[in-house]
Amino acid sequence: MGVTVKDVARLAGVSTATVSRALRGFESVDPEIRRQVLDAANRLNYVASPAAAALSTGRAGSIGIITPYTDRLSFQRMFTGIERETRATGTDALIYCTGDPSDTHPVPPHKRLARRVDGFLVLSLSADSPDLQQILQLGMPVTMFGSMGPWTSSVSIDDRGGAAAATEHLIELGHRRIGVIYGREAHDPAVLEYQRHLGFRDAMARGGLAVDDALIAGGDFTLAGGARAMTRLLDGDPPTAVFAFSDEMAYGAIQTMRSRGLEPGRDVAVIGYDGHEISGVLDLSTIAVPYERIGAALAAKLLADIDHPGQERSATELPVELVVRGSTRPAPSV
Amino acid sequence: MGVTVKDVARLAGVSTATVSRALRGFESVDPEIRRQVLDAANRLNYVASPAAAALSTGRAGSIGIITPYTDRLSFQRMFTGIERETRATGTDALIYCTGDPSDTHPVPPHKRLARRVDGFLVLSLSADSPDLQQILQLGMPVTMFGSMGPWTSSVSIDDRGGAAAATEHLIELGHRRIGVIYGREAHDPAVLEYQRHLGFRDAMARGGLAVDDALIAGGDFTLAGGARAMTRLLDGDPPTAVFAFSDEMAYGAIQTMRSRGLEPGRDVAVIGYDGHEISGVLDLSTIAVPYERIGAALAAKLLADIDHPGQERSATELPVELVVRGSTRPAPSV
DNA sequence: CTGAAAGCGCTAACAA
DNA sequence: TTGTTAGCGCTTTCAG
Repeated sequence: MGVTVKDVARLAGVSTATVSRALRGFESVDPEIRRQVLDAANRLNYVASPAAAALSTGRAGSIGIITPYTDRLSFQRMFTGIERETRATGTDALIYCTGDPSDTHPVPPHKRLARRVDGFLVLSLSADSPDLQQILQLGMPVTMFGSMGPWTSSVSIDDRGGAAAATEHLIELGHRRIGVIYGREAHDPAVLEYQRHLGFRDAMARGGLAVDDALIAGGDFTLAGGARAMTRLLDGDPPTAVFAFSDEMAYGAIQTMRSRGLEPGRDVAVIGYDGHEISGVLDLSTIAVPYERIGAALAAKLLADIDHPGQERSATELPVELVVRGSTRPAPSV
Repeated sequence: MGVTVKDVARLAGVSTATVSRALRGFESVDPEIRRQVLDAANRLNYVASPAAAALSTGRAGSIGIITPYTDRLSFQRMFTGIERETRATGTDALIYCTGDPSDTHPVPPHKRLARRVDGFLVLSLSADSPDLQQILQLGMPVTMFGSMGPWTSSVSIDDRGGAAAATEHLIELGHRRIGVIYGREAHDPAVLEYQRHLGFRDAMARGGLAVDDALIAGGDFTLAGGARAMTRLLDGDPPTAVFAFSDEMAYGAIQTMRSRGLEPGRDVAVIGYDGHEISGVLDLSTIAVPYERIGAALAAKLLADIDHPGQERSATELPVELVVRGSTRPAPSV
């Protein structure tokens, strides 16, 4: 079931080795012969078996993406960037979602992907995650987003600076009681989220403001979680401004506000983080993160590392940008 | 570079054939021997090479997803459902985006994926697409979303009914001048979009209303496109209600309205189609489509077709549901 | 129930 | 420049 090199070789009247060489564009093939081979391959509609090629060369021709979630807008945007790069090189991308640990078949990524890919893209995984450790031990090229360290190449953003910029923006507007909706507890300094906490504290300290733990709530990086967190904040002694560590959590916060007749910017200022397109519709201020570019940079770097092993590790930092919209307006003069 | 069956066989003191059988859970293996093999495999941290297995069995252990876009929320939600199914069976999913034809390497999907996957999931591809034809000719299992026909198994929704329900809802609210924001021109009856047009016309006819072509604008299924379409509608003799064929286009429409000081529901009624979570935040009425379930059903069906070839083709239809929110309120009594 | 041996389809040395 | 010949690591008859 399938036409093989042999068939092409026979039709073209050459050996299988020549077919292989011609089809992969080796210089050392007589142009006339190459034409014949290409012709025969086309006529037979031949496509080389990737499995056989992989077995023979030891290269899988694909990369693995390890991510804790596939249903966030930031992942979607990064994937779009990744896909753009991989398609151009004919590489394919296998997505491995580490998701909730309550999985049906919790086969760890390094087991499932080890021999199936030539390298890994690791997105937003905590540096002390056992999965990560296992992957690093594989000794394959790895490029990471959202975690730094000398072990691997990485692409990152100035997350601490971005969080500080968001916070400073609120402070400059006159806010003193500033709430925070974070994602998950992050005790690992290598995780972006941790950097956001630091950036927030940086700015608060610079503004001479105390951080009130009662104004800090977790939103699990989801819309629903953001809504719950905002409920908690409003049920207490509410802040006049809220900084959500992701746009999606900010959407949830806005939903909660609206359900109580409160208007973002008028009653409570809200700023998000991510800069998704939809935030413009909600008139949400945010820190714009170039996820598509991040994805493309990650993929490009990994593919280069795969093609040129023993390369220097490199770290790229992409800029973020404060986008001011209607959801952050001056605090009502008390 | 890598431990192989041979290593395991040696350590366990059996043949490679037995290792293979034991590891794949064949009944015909002595329990004691199986234990030894598993033990040896674990100790060596053995993972079978998928390439070798694929070459040997002729099965790739993966499926291909053909989709014209990866950056729509509906795709993201379907993928989440697909991933859930494939992960449970250890299958992996290769995404092939047919994207814009202006691609760098427009290697057609059937060439790129043919021998790499055991079957295809085809999402929202027009039935007369040449890509589709080629894929069908491969003779592999295919399951489609958004297109019907006796050729393949499919999962679909009552799209005509859903569009009619949305339109009827607007009519019942008293609207007479109803605008439409569609995605792309769809001349193929097998495409969902076409069904939405039909559903819209069904309802208009039942309501005794004429369809005004000046009130129909294309929005390319994107937020920005929706915004442009709404601009066009408002610049003419504006409708009192707008039915956008996707939530994302509705978001764009809302953005245009807000930028002109118009409020959805108060000034112009707006209804979308998809039922994404964020629509709740925007208080957007919509037709809820169970994309996660669709994705899971698609994958489950394809995997079953792969495991049991010569199966009957089947067609599943999942329900959609009208969700009424603040963006659709009675028309201002004229 | 287990082992020996023959491939699966391709690529890579090595000769010619 | 091209052909011959071994494998790559696994599965799978076919004997035993």
